[in-house]
Amino acid sequence: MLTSQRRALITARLARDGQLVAKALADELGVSEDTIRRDLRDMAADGLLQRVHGGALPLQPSLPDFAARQEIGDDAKRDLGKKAAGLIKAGQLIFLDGGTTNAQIARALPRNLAVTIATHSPTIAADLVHHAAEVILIGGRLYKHSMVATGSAALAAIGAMRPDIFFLGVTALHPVYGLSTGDFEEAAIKRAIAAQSAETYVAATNEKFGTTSPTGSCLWNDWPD
Amino acid sequence: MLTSQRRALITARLARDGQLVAKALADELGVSEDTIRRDLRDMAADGLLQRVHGGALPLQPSLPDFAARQEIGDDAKRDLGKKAAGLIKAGQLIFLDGGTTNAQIARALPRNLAVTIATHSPTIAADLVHHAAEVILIGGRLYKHSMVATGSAALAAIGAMRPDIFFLGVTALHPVYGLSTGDFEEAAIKRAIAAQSAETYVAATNEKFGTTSPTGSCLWNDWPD
DNA sequence: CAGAAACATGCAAAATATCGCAGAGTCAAG
DNA sequence: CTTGACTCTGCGATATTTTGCATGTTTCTG
Repeated sequence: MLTSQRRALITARLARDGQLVAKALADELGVSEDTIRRDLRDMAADGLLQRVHGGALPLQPSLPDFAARQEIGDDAKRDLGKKAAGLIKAGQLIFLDGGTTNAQIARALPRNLAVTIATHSPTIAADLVHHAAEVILIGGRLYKHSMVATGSAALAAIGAMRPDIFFLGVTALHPVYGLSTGDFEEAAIKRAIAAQSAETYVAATNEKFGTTSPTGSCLWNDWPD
Repeated sequence: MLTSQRRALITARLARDGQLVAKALADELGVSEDTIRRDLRDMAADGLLQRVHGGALPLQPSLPDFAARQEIGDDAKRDLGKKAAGLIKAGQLIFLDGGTTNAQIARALPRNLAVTIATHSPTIAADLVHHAAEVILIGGRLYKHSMVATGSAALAAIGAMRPDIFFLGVTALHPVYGLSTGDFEEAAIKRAIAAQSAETYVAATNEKFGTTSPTGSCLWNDWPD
């Protein structure tokens, strides 16, 4: 990403969100905080924004529902996404399962990280438009409840790859009943991906713990972390 | 490659990508960075682009990305989408190409219509969440500029189906040069789908008429309507 | 007040830009 | 066909910009 584009993005973000956090943008763009701070300092000197501790504000504070936007993003999930994205290293082949939690991983991925992301979720693929990452879309019959491709076509495509890491999404996670998901066929897909992958991580927020999925299809009964 | 051709390509790339990195283009064309830089310097002096450190930007930052283009609800396109959706009958297998125009077709589709929609565009698949239609997602390597799956995996999946109607998206449409699209591989995919389909319709708004895609890959030189 | 986070500053490495120059190619007049 | 003017291109030397890191300082928070 070019320097001038980054500054244009800062302006756009300020107009859209009414605020900007330096560290968050640094992580998102995959540059150091110093670089963002320098941008903000220079732009403030040019009178393009108002510099504040931790980030920047637009010159004339945008009135729109700042609070509403703030609530949209689930902080816990976003933090989890950021942490999970930290496990990903350049050059790896990553498989991202569907679900909102994994969507946060995709969004938290540094934009310039050179990795290959495979996914059978069209929504996650769409979230990766702005990233440098190569995206491999797995096709198949779309199971709309979870927005993931299923069926034999998906299984065949999965069988042809060996991901380094698989980020598994679950609907429920129980100390006794293990991981479970609502749909039988979806569970089969998840098992297939895990079988191909060197490592499998489960990204789930606390609310999922101790629950079971009513029509649950058991995935595993034990897992490392 | 001739100098004027190179400069025309620079203009085209700026219009398509909204940015241009000098070193990347130098590597791609097999010329030194000096040559590209000289081009950019001269073109900036002629007011054809905005020179920035590392490359160049269009004068008026064109719609930066697909997402932004998506947002712009063009009334003409919406009407076109509605009209095209009217051609679809229950029970058919429809293939939807990528692009904003075809996204409008997806949205205009009656929610309860029992059809099967095949597409290689994750964004179009995502638009069909709330429809009753069965969705077949074609997988492959994601070509992010148009947000469509490409590559051999996509071609293989396409070869296994016989759509009743294919709604083709084009970037340019010219009475002499025919239909064209920006990317060579994308064009190959479009040809493959059309070959499998009983009927192919081109959905395009007036602005596409009489234009050619600068790095155009010709699709056909004649078409019915 | 103490620890953590954010900040400014200086510095070095890398990337990028500019300049001058020479070789290769083009083109038109002789 | 040859010659000379001209343009384009790549290379080397030098300058500028950008970036990340280390260091010390300031600001925030409990």
